[in-house]
Amino acid sequence: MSLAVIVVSHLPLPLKDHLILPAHQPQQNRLLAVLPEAERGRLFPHLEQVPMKLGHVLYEPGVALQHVYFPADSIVSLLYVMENGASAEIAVVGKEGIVGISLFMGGETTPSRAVVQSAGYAYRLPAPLLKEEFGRSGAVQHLLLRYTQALLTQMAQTAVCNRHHSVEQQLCRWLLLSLDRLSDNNLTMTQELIANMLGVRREGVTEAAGKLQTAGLISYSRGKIIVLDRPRLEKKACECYAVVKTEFDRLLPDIMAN
Amino acid sequence: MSLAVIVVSHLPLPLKDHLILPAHQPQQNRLLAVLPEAERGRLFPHLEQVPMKLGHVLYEPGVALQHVYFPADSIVSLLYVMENGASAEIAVVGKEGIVGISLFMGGETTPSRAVVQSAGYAYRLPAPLLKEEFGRSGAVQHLLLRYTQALLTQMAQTAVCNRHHSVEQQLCRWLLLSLDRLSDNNLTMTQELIANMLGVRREGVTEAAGKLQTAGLISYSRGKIIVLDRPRLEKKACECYAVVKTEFDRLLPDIMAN
DNA sequence: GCGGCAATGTACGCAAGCGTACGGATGAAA
DNA sequence: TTTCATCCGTACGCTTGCGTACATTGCCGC
Repeated sequence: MSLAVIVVSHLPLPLKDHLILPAHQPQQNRLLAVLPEAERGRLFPHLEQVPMKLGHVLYEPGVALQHVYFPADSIVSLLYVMENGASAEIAVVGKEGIVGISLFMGGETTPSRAVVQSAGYAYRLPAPLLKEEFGRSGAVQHLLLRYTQALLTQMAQTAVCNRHHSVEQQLCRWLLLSLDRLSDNNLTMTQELIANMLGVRREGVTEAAGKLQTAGLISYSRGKIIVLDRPRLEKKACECYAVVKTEFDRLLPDIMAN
Repeated sequence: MSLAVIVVSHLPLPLKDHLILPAHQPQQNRLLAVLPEAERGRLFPHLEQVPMKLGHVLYEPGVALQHVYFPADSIVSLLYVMENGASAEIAVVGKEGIVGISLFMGGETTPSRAVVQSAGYAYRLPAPLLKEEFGRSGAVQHLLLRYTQALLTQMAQTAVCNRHHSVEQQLCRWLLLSLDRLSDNNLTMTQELIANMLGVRREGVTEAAGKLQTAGLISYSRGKIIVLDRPRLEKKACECYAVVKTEFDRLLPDIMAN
């Protein structure tokens, strides 16, 4: 049984590091970017920019969230960690989404964990403010519900993929999903971490990634992955990637455009 | 590659069969049962009782729904069918839930299919009426969102289970989930169909079910399964069943009670 | 520039599950 | 009672991925 080694470090983030924050640009998050004027006016003043460090845990199973997070250039994995320590990624959230849907869905918590998979920044909003805005039954509610359905599709497809597809196919899918949520073609991600996300052995990832590298689709070295030939990567991936992508595009056209 | 053999028969249901409908009791569906007076008054007059025959397809991927379904004593599987015909169950809906969440989530359709897994009856409501009621931001919206979160947990756990657990463990989980949605201990379900749901070979189910029967946990013959020792079945199941059950109980205490 | 550690490469036996094939059993229909 | 389709049992070779162990390689800090 492969025991997942996961970096657990809790919020609050150490503000004492004298980090140079980038300009305050909540619109980097696409969900925030498409909000109408009125909603922006109400929410943006309360958004707080926070650094998202690799491995940081945004929330643990069963613990109520104090904030929701809108990733800007970071990526967050929702993953379930089993009793024996093995793990599996349920879904991934980037600049197209929001972390903490259980707040407006009404459950307050989930059985899963949210971990920063790719470092960067996010904007966070105190939970009560989001709930209040959601309660207005306006643009925010409409958008968040559609986003939730898209997320739901991603989870469903993850289940299918886990059942039927090879490690190599899943790796392709995973790379593409991550790529869509970043600005360039470079991922910072060791094979060990990818293995934890996919719920497979590290060696399995090594082998699959080796094949992709030999084929000239990607290049990687010590945690830096560069996608060289995205079209061919898409061909290698199983249908799951396309299904999820198509559904996101359909449900959230304004957000996925660009 | 195992090609799933699925009975495809489209609605509208053949009303010409001179079926003797049971008494009109929408409260059999727990979601309907816990609605406040006002909501009942608005919705119940429009509920239509419909027979749910084994294998009937309530909706196909990408096709907009005309109704939502509230199962009474029937069970519906949400499953994804791959391009090559293989399939995998995403979630299961019984008297605790509703089929057609994409209507109020805003997407209108999903990439999955809804199939009757256990015959019986359901109550259906025209889509516009549900949407209108959801828009009131009252008890119905609150309940449906919490139910959706529970469903989401089920999907997530299905993904985990598909990744990490054996066919035998998954069979136990599946039997228990089905059992919770029925009134007695008898399932009418061939191993072939179970295999399609779990996304495994029929032979795999035969072997796993054989072990369970030898151990005295269940008894089955030609599509009739009787659960003899539920406590031990729960012990054999992976943690996934308990996680989902606990989460449903937490999110929907009134509904899951009893 | 060099030790040390993290990241990656490789190898080997093993178990689970797949694809395939076919035989036996059981219930329903004729 | 016989027929027949459906459902279930079993078997065999094969592939994938797991568990384990250990070797190598490149980066970072000293």
